Amino acid sequence: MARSVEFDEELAIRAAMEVFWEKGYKGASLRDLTDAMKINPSSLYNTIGDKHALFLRCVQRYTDDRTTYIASHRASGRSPVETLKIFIDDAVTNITTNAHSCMAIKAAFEVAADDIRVQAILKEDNDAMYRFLCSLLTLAIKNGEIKTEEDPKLLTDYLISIYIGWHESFILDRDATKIKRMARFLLRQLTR
Amino acid sequence: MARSVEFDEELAIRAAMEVFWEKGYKGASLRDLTDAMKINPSSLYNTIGDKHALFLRCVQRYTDDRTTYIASHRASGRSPVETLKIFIDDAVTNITTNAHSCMAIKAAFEVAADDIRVQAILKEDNDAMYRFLCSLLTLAIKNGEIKTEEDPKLLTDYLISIYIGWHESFILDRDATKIKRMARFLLRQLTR
DNA sequence: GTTATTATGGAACAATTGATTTAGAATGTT
DNA sequence: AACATTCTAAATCAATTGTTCCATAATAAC
Repeated sequence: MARSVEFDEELAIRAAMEVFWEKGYKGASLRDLTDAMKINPSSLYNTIGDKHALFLRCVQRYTDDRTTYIASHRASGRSPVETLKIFIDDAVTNITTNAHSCMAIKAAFEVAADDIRVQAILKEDNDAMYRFLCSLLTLAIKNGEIKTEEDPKLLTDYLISIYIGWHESFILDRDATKIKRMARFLLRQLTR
Repeated sequence: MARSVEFDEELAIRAAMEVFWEKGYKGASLRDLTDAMKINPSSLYNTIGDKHALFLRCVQRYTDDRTTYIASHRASGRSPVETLKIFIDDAVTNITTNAHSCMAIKAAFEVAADDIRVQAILKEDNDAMYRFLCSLLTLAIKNGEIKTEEDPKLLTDYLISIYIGWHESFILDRDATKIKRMARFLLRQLTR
């Protein structure tokens, strides 16, 4: 009965996500976004909505990718500590090789404090990460891979904090070796 | 020989700092800033410079305040662990009562990655904080207040990371009790 | 093929952005 | 008091912001 949408929404969101990721919410102009998405502003407003709605979709897409990543680790069949090891290795690689820092952290500090919708998406993402790491640690302690009397919940809080701290450290120092050293130490301390 | 400046530059910078602190670099418009500073744009450009120069001054002022704070702790005459205790208490209070999160962290994630001058200011601030905490921990270990075989340098890295992590946690969860609990646990673990 | 419906492209919108200009007011020096 | 200097205020700059409009192109149903 009518004309159908031409562009691939999935691809367009991904492209917009990259722009927001690099430039932040306020730093990304609608022209930046529509250029990267290769669509017209009218198409954007017709299908997705305004800039804020687009941002929500992009943040959601970013966290969805992390959910997928976590799920793939859950299903890997590896031991908890091995999973943790790979997980930390990946984190180090992300931090030290990605051009821009973690989008979730950037969005948290730029907009989440004044935007409950962004906050909600990031909180859910954070909670999922928390549950994942906590289950890993709990299992590892139970099967003896990790010997500690600490509460796995508190260890998880540490892990997440440390992950964020590494990001800031790399922004300020640009010292990949330092991040790697901290990661090695963290792992040694956990599995000692 | 000529007319003298009317406004108090120190006060004006402080006012601008509050605006940048709350809204971020891109989120703060020149009108926001000059309104808060109670000066004309022409006065701003005549004395301080453009928006970016003003931001640098504000970030510097923010970190100068922290330097002063550190110096007051150095001169307090208290024992390392007592100082650390007060320090952590202050951090918790700041995180859980301030309307907006730490300006240095916000600036790090918003602009430091693309702005070496901001990066340099924040790095120096971070290094000063590192030296302070590391000296506290080193002393505390030496005089037996803290019993651990960990390297104080690595403990310091942890402390700084955790501080940043608490900030993000509070943005996402708005749970002051959680921050307090983590702080209590951290202190217990250090002094155990 | 006609028609109804919707997507697209380009131009344009008012509002806001960071920044400047110009005229005049205020100062210290002589 | 006169002067040179420099600060301040108001208006305004061009550029960019997010957003919308309108004409046209494309589709699906009949």
